[in-house]
Amino acid sequence: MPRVTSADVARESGVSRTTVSYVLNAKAGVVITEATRRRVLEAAERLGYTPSAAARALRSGRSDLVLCVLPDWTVGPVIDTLIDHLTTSLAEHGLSVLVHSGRGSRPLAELWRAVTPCAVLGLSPFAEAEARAMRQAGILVVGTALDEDPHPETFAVPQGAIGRLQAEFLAARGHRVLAYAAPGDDRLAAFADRRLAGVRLGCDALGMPAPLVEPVELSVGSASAAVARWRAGDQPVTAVAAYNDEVALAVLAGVRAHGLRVPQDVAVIGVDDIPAARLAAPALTTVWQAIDAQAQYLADSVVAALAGGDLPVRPDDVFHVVERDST
Amino acid sequence: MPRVTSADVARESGVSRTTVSYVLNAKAGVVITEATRRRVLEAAERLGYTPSAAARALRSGRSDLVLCVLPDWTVGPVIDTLIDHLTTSLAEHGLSVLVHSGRGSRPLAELWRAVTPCAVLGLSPFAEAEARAMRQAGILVVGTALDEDPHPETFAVPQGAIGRLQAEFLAARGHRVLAYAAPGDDRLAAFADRRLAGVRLGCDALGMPAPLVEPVELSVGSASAAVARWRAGDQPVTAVAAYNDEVALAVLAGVRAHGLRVPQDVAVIGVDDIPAARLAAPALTTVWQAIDAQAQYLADSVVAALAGGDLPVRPDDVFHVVERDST
DNA sequence: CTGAAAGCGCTTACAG
DNA sequence: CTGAAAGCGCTTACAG
Repeated sequence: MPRVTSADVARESGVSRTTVSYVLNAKAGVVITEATRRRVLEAAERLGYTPSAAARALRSGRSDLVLCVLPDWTVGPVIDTLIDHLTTSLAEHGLSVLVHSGRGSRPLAELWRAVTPCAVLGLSPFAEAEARAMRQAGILVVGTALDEDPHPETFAVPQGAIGRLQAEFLAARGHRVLAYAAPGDDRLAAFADRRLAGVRLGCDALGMPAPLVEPVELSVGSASAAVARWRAGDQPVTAVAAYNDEVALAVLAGVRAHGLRVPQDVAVIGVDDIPAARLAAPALTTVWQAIDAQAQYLADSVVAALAGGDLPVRPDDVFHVVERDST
Repeated sequence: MPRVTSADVARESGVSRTTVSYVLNAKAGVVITEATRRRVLEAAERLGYTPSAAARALRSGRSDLVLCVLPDWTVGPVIDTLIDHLTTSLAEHGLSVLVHSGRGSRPLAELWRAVTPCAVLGLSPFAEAEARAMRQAGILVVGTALDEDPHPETFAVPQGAIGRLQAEFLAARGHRVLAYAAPGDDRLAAFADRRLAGVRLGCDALGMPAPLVEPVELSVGSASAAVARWRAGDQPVTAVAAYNDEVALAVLAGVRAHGLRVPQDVAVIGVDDIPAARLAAPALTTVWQAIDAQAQYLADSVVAALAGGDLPVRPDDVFHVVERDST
């Protein structure tokens, strides 16, 4: 079954390929007789014509692919959901999302040079040189900043705000001595550090001592050791802000291992609201993110930047504490 | 910064584009002077030449993209890991994995017609007509069968074997009355039904009554209701095989809500070994899958089929019970 | 309003 | 061993 080309559509509808292209791309400024238009559209439909992305990309030097580069650690359900939303939103604009998890594969430059996407979204920050090279090649680069960023072409999730929200919530429950459970995986440091900075800021603003930080692996042993250190001083920690829900689940297990009660002895709050959070014993209090709003904003930003239009308004109020039994 | 083309490399190294192509693609049967070869390679390196995927695809009618179509439900960490491995393995063969989550976006045909991938991997089954159309267009279609399948171009994860393993493991612990906790989400039915069939088969082979099946949503309420029904009869259920770890976590919460003890009153086994499994109270026994071996097999299959070579040997022993405290 | 022609960058018969 | 030329399917000045 050879491919159906615009030449086939032209022949079928008795016009030139030029006209086919004009009709199918709804080319602005060109007036086409309604009868011709319809004939072309019908022929295309009948033949099942789909323009070749390769030819289009070759011609324009740009494809309608949006390359979404994932960080090299496992991303988890929040990012999965984000990408789902993104795919749907961008599909409405004829853009296809190509997700690439970088893990140990070819250098990024090879990928974007080969694929010539119209835009590249980084879900973890790009090296400055890399970003520059892509911009020079005419690719829209949307990096992810970890916090507010002046650069408009940046998708910023204010990680600091998450930590601050955790600290404020715990303080409002009467806690004065907080701990921060950092992830054991160093690759998460960039995110974890920002969230921690938010917790610190919150404590500071409320006149509380700085949080005691311990890395917590996703194992009972690691969490238990961290809990021991938190409880050792003469000002024992009474509440833990965890990097995310999985770390929080580990802390819960660590607290349990010491025979302490949650939330009476130690309160715990996570981030993400994964399904396991509400099923934990006790059910985990956590920070929920409005992923759909963030995905929509990101999609709108890409479309706007590509079209040279106005950037959308950044959504606020995207975080929200879901209070359950661990606080 | 205009794109570096093979013409630039040809000029730089003082040969024709033909020669550049021969050298860079290590074209078999063509003998090139070592000196020429080196000159071309160095020029390409110096100029930072990357062949245009678009031009190549247009020329050959096929790109080096492997389209991986995800099902329309959130995939979870196991599939994430699978794709990670797959991306890495296929990158070694110059293939880039493009992941597409279908959710509500454009029809699949539009995507593969536009992108002209060399292969399409379906992580949930394709409609037969869709698969046929892709094959006719010369695309390698690797569907996912839910169980053993005679068709060689199929990635079969024997879901039934998972269920059977769960049943056998519980029986070996002395349980005679089993329940199956099915997922609440209907979109998972295709998988869940196969796993359930495996549990049934296991029970049957061991002379045990058929498992009592209840759907369990990821909420304490839903799980609690299921547990109530399981414990109601005069032959109360003493062990639950869950569709996956999240469902198992819900069952744990449901059992807890009834004041019953795990594993003394009710034992629970999941599937996947997500991080939350080992952090649960009690730590969850689960079926672990050798994702890396399966990914490698899938990657090898694709490469072999593309090259027309021999298909690799299907790995066995890819499942494995991780025993913890819930059984 | 519509068509003939060029050219995007590549590979590959086909000649030397 | 190497080069000139064609053609993949598209879009877009440029002519009518």
